[in-house]
Amino acid sequence: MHNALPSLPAIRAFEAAARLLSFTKAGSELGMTQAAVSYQIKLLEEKLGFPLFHRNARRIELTDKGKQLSLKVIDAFEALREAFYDVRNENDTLLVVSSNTTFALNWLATRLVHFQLANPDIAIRIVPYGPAARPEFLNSDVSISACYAPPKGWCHHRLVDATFTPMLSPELAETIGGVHSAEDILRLPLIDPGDPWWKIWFDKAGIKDVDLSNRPATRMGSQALEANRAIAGQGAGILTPYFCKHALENGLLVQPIDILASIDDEAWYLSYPPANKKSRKVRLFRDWILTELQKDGVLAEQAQKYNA
Amino acid sequence: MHNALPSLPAIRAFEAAARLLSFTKAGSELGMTQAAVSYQIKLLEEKLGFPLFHRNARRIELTDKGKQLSLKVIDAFEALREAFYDVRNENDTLLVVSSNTTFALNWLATRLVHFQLANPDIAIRIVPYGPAARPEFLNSDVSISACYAPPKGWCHHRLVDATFTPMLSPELAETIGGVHSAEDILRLPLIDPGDPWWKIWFDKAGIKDVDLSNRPATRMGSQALEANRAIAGQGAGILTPYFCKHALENGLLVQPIDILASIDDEAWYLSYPPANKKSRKVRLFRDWILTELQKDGVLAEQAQKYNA
DNA sequence: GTTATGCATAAATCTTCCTTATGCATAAGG
DNA sequence: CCTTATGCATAAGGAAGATTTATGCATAAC
Repeated sequence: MHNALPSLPAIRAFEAAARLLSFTKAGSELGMTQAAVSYQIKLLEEKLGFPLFHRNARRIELTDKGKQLSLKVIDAFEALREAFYDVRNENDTLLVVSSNTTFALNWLATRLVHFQLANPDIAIRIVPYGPAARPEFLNSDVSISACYAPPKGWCHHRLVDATFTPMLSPELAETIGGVHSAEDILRLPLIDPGDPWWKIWFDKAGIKDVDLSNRPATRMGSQALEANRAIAGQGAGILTPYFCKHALENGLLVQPIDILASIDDEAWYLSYPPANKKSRKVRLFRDWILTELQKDGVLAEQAQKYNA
Repeated sequence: MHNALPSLPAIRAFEAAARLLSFTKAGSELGMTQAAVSYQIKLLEEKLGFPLFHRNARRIELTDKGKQLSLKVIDAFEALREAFYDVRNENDTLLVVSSNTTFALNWLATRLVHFQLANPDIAIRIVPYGPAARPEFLNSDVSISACYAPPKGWCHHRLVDATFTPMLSPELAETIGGVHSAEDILRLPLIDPGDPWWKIWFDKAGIKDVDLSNRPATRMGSQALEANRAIAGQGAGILTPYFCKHALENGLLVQPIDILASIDDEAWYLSYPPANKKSRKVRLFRDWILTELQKDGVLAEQAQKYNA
């Protein structure tokens, strides 16, 4: 079919020179010297096998073929510029954050407004996702994922360590005369007995090999739901205290036992593809979220360990 | 207005990869390795600040923004390819030869058909031009110019040395009982007394400071016209024997005196801009014309001295 | 005539792009 | 289920090519 294009730097130089009808101006537009433009155009002419410009004393003009070529080439470059302009612009003003549901509901929902006030030029779209989804397929600019490490090669910040402990409504605790030990928990319904966190927590609390009916794990993606059911008194949930802060402070939930469990490397992560490292909106969002968490004193120690 | 474009090799790699949905295939289309494509696209993504492809295990797919961008970029490149394809193709099959009138009428007219038979794929357009025109403004692929050196920097071949001597019709010579000496010429009308060649020839013939009425010089551009007037018996012309060969052989003209004059560097030149050096049609035409002149034994000694 | 402008050219440098070599993950095939 | 093949990522080294600097030249402007 069509042959390969000649050298692209040469085409670019030609485009600018044809448009401006001056090698000097073309050079300055392209951020290079007049000599470089002259050289590139000479190369292109030799490649094509015919001259593109007439060299007059103090001005150049296009040859017939140069004119013919320039019309289309200038159009094509205009289209390219427009394409990149569009995609860059749209990109600068819209930040798409994919976030696992728990974090979106318990954290972003209440604080995002502060980021938006501080950065009125950036519009935000939150894409919540459950535990099954994978960040790399969400077409988002940054992603907040739960528990597991972010995709290979992505820049990531560990945000909040995934600690967990049973939580329940004070009313439910009262039904058994208060919860005073880990054993007491077992006398109550568990909201998601299949959640592996239960086993780990009971283990740490000294109750080995606790027998829990083996329902499918739903994990942190649904922690928000779990919390609501706990508040409603449907049972004890295994939850992360930081994300129940509000309910704890208002007496909707209590944390009966002072034992926190965790799993190495399980945490909430903020992550983004390396390509987004230099993106303004991404940097702003990243820095904002890290600062907020630091203020709360919950920022994971390894937060700063990311590919920068 | 619009910002500068990102690196063009990167855009090219993206275009091919987006079209073929494969870095490997893109690399092979562009004549480079898969690694190079991967690298270029990574650069582009970092420059833009967002990813263009999702990297799946064994296939890639475009992100939303990648898709959006690729549609326009592919179009723009298609336009570029078409532009170059058109201008190259048109160019390969049409050879525009600008030639000064003398050479066009006396030489090309009769022999060009041989070139065309030998190269049926090349169409020829002859643009004759008078002494006032300058080859560099004729939009021709090659130029045949008379007398003066070709434009600076152009590749050139000296074809035929500009030798000259008086010529006239046998009938006109008879009117004064035959022309036997240079002085006899002065007894006849001169077709273009202003032509400086006359002075030079008379000088060489031993007649210094000949007095010729000072009419404007018309020079070789009109040698064809001059020859015709000489054949018609209107006077003696100062002409180049090689270009009157036919008339001499048929007795339409005679060269009465055996003195040939010339001026250093005055000759017919074939020339073309350096850009055309590698053009097939230009090389074919150049080689053909040099061969033909060599067969005739009139090829100037310095013919091979050109910028190659 | 003098100056200033704009393009051409050559040499040297330096950037950038590309290749080679390798690793890694996954899909395919036995 | 294990092996093989495919496709992309990455790092280091190298080669090609682009760019700058310095200069020349021609002509238009003053």
